[in-house]
Amino acid sequence: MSAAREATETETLTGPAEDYLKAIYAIGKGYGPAATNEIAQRLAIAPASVSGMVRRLADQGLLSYERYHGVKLTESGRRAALRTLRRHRVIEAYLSQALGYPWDRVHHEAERLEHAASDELVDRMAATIGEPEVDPHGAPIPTRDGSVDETEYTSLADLDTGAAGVVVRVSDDDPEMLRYLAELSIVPGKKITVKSRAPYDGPITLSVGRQELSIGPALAANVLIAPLADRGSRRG
Amino acid sequence: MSAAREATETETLTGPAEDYLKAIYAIGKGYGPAATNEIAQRLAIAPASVSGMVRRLADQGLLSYERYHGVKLTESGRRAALRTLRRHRVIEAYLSQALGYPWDRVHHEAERLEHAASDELVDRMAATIGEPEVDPHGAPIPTRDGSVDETEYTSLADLDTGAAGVVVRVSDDDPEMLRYLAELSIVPGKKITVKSRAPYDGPITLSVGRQELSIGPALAANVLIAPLADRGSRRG
DNA sequence: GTAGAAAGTTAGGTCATGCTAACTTTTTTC
DNA sequence: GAAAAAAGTTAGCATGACCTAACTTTCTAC
Repeated sequence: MSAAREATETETLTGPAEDYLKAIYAIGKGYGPAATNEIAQRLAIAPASVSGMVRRLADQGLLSYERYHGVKLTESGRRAALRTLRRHRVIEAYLSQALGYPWDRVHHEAERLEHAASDELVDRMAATIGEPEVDPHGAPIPTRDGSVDETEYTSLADLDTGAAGVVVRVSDDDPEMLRYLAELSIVPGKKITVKSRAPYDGPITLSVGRQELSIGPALAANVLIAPLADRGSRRG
Repeated sequence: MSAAREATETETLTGPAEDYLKAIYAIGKGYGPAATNEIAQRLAIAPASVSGMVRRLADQGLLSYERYHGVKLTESGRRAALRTLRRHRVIEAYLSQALGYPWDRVHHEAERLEHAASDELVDRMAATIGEPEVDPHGAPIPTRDGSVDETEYTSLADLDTGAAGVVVRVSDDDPEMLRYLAELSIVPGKKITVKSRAPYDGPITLSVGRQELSIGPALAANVLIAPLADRGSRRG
C-alpha cells in the first residue's frame, strides 16, 4: 500500500539494520509478523526506538509495516536477513572448526564479524571447512542463494515421557548455558531418551549416552530434538 | 596542559576513532605531529570534520592538540593505534595464508574486520599461521605488548644507480598497483638492482631476478628497499 | 461494551560522525 | 612586513541510532 522505495538489493545495510532484520526473521520464523515489543526485547533496546527504525526499513522496502500492528519481512527483507544469518553461522562454524574457538563464545564474536565480513570472505570460510550445513549449535546455514532448512523441531521440554530423539540444535547466545550443556554432553547429534517428567514444571529426567540426569524445563526448552520412532528402538 | 580525561584504556573506541588514530600514527610515524589536512586526505573526509573528531580524541587523552597546530598521539593514543595496526596486519596475513585471499584485496577486507575482531580472535589467527612478523605487503606486525619494528627503509625511487637491495615492503592499499607489482614480481623478499635512472623523473630501469624492466618513479616510491652492500655482490 | 492493561507511537533530546560555507589564523612570497 | 595563499576552525545542518516521557490505540476482562 505505502509507496515503498524499490529495494536496490546492492544497497548496503548498516549493522543495526541487519540486526533488526535478523530479529524479525527469528521472531516470525521467516514469514510471520513480529511485534514491536518483541523486537525491542531481543535487541535489548527501548520499544520506542523500534518504531523509528522499522519505519526506515519499511522505506527501504525490507518490511511491510502498518502502525500499531506488527511488521513482516518482505521478500527482499527476508533475503537480507538470510544473508546475514548465513554470515553469522558460517563464521561461527569457521571459528569453531578452523580456529578452535570454544562453542560458548563463537556466537558473541560472530555477532560483530557478521556485519564486517564480505560475502567473498564468508564463502572462502565455508569452502575451507567443507561447506558446513549447520553451525556449532546445530542451526542450519542458509545457502548462497538464500534457501534454508526450515524444519521445526520439538523442544526437549515438549517431549513425552519415554520418547527418544536426537539433539539437533541448542540455543546459541548464553555462554554459561552452553558450557553447562556441554558438561552434560547435551550437544547436537546426541541421542536422548526422556525417562520421566516431574509434574508442575518439575525436572525432566533423561538418559544421555550411559548417563542419567535431570534438567529443569527452562533449560530443556532450549534444546531442540528430532524425535525417533519409539517402536523398534531396542538399543538404549 | 589541557585537562585531558585519564584514558581508561579499556574504553572501547569506535571504528572511525580507530581510523583516525591509525592515520595519525602513519603520518607521524608513531611520534611526529600530523596536520589536519593530511588526516582529512588520508581518511577521505573534509578537513572541517577532522577538527571535531580530533577534539573528542584529545578529550579521551589519546592525543595532544593545540588549535591551528597539528596533533600528536599521546602514549595511550599510540598504544591504541598499534593495537589496531596489529589487528589489521594479522588479519591481512591470516586472510592471505589461511584463506588464500589474493594480496591485492586483503587490505580492503582487513579495513573492516579490524574494528570488529576481538583480541582473542586476532591472537588465535596469529598463532594459527605461526606468529608472522610481517603482513603480506611486508609491513611489520606490532606485538601483543605494543612494540614494532620501526626501521625506516629507502624507497626504490631514492636508490642510486648501481645500488642493489631487497624489497621489504610495498604500499598496501591500491589493488591495481599491487597486481601490477606482482606481475613484475616486485614483491617482498625479491632482490633488485637499479640499472639506470632517466633524468627528469624518467623511468628507472631495474633488474629483478633475470628480468630487466622499467618503472616510473611514482610506482618506485611505493616500494621500500633494504639496501645491500654493493661490494662483494658478484652474483646477479 | 466499557475500563484498565498492554502495546505501540510521537515528541523532543543526545551523541557520533559527517557535510558546506564562512571565517580566522598561520605561512609564504615578494 | 603586508598581501595573498594555505591551513585550520567555527557555525549550522543532516543522518542514524538510540533514549525517556507522554500520549494513543488496541486488547482483555468482566
